[in-house]
Amino acid sequence: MTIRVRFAPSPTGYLHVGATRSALFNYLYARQNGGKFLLRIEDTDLARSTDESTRSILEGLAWIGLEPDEEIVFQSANADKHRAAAFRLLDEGKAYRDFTPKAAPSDANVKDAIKDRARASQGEKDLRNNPYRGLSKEESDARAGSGEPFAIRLKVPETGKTSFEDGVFGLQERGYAETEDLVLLRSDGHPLYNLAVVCDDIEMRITDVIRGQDHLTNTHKQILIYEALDVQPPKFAHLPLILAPGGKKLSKRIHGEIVSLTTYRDAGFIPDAFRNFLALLGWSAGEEKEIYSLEELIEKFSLEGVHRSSAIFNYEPNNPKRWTDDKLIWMNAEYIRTMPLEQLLPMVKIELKANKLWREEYDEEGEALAAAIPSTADLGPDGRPSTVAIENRETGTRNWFIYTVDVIRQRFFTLKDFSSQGRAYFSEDFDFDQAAIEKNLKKFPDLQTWLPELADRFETAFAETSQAETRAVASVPAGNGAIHFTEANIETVVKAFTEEKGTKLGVIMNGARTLLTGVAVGPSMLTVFEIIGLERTLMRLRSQVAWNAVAEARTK
RNA sequence: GUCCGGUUCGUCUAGGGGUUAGGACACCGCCCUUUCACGGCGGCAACACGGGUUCAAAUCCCGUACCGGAUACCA
Repeated sequence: MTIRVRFAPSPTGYLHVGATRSALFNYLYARQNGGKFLLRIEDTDLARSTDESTRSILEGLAWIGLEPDEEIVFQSANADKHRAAAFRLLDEGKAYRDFTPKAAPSDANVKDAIKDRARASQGEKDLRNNPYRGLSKEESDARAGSGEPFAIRLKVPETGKTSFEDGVFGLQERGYAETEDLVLLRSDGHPLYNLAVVCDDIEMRITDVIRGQDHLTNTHKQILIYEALDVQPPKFAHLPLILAPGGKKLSKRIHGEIVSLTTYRDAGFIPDAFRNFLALLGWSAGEEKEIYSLEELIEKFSLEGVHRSSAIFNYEPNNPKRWTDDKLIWMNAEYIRTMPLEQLLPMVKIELKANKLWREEYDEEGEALAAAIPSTADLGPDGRPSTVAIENRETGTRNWFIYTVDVIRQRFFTLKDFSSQGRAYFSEDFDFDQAAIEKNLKKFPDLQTWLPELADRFETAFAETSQAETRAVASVPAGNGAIHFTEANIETVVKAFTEEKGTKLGVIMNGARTLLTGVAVGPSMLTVFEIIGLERTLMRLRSQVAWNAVAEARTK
């Protein structure tokens, strides 16, 4: 039998990270077993369901790469079938009409109200004491015929128990005495969750139900419905919950945006990285490995490897550096610096475009950024990817762009960094980081005259070739007489200059770094000079903007 | 209240009768270095508690504590 699993969110908000993990595990399970991964939108609560939420869920799933294999099922479209099932059980005597007037909704917190009521009714706990449970068929029909509203409840047997083998939690048993005669159909004719789920799972021919642990008790109720309906229940597996740092279930209501998948997309996370992180929250392959591709996850996933204890998703709302889980941030950085460039570049393009930093030249010559980039996959001596070797990288071209991204990605954490920290590579309009100014400029006042002097030196040294000529011959290796603005040549000039001034190389380099990039961190300065290019280097070394900031700070 | 489940470094986790209890993130130190990262090396840091079984318990059993979930004419 083909494995068929489903992800069944209710569209009452954005896609929750916990729900996303359920979707992921379902997906992995399906893929591993050559089965189908289906999506059902549980929109039976019309009051709370919104189309916008449905869109958001679909978007989120698409972003993280979990698209359903068949058409999406909307539960509300099946309401008639659910109703029919309820009436069938009524006819068969497996359910009964409950004429008890619907209780007015309490104004208190629903959960608290439920708890209070449960506590209060502790003494005479008999879930089979509904006065209408034993009503004769004639009387029941008569009252219904006269228009009296009723709900339909399942007639749970007096004695016995439900039991099932959970794929994660093992054997689960629950005496009927613990399960009430659950309502299948509301007095307004609306089918209820448990009935709807069972009917739809049957109709969708679901073989394995993998969902959150919060459904563990529902499973017993649903098994009762399966039995009443004379259908063999599917296999069940429940996943541990994802908790917030306080130890409470991670919820939309109290934890806010941190639980929404879109938050991570918008914050510059790589879908593969997020998926990788999520997979390791509550599941382990039992080996010392952290980075898993989708293929590896599909191959290694198993329900046995899923934990029974909940995991905490760490975050600190007021700490910008740790606003979300440390490991997630690390993993994203790891993906950014090691993933194939042809996959990363299109994402960087989107990020730059959104910030008006993108130039069409980067895409020129009809070569898509996603085209294979030779040598990128080569691994360096330490087994990590080496930087890409691209010749002909004149400023502003596609090759320049690829090379630049490859160089700067080495110390970025999210895609956002390309437009913030990396802004100076793509635009003249960038800010100077105060700490960088303090550390690299303010302490060395001489730099205010030295750096423009260095610009003059560059201009002289590299004057032999005009900008146009430099472009034309940029591919010619240095050392053949032509002096190009390349790392080796720049190094010679800067070293001579440094010696002449009797200072340390670092002072010059870091001063230049601040002026050229606005920040105190980045790739080797020789690389930075070359990437920024001669023209922009001269301009920025001579600019007084940052120095004005230094002066301003002094007068304060 | 009742039912169900859980508890290994701060966090994610490996281990499941004999281990110096392993890895990863975070943190700290050293090396590399023009900065910051990366990388390398090292450090800090855990079996909730109490009984039992056993030559031997983090591991098996029982209890306690604590935490979580569920308990609805919500999903």
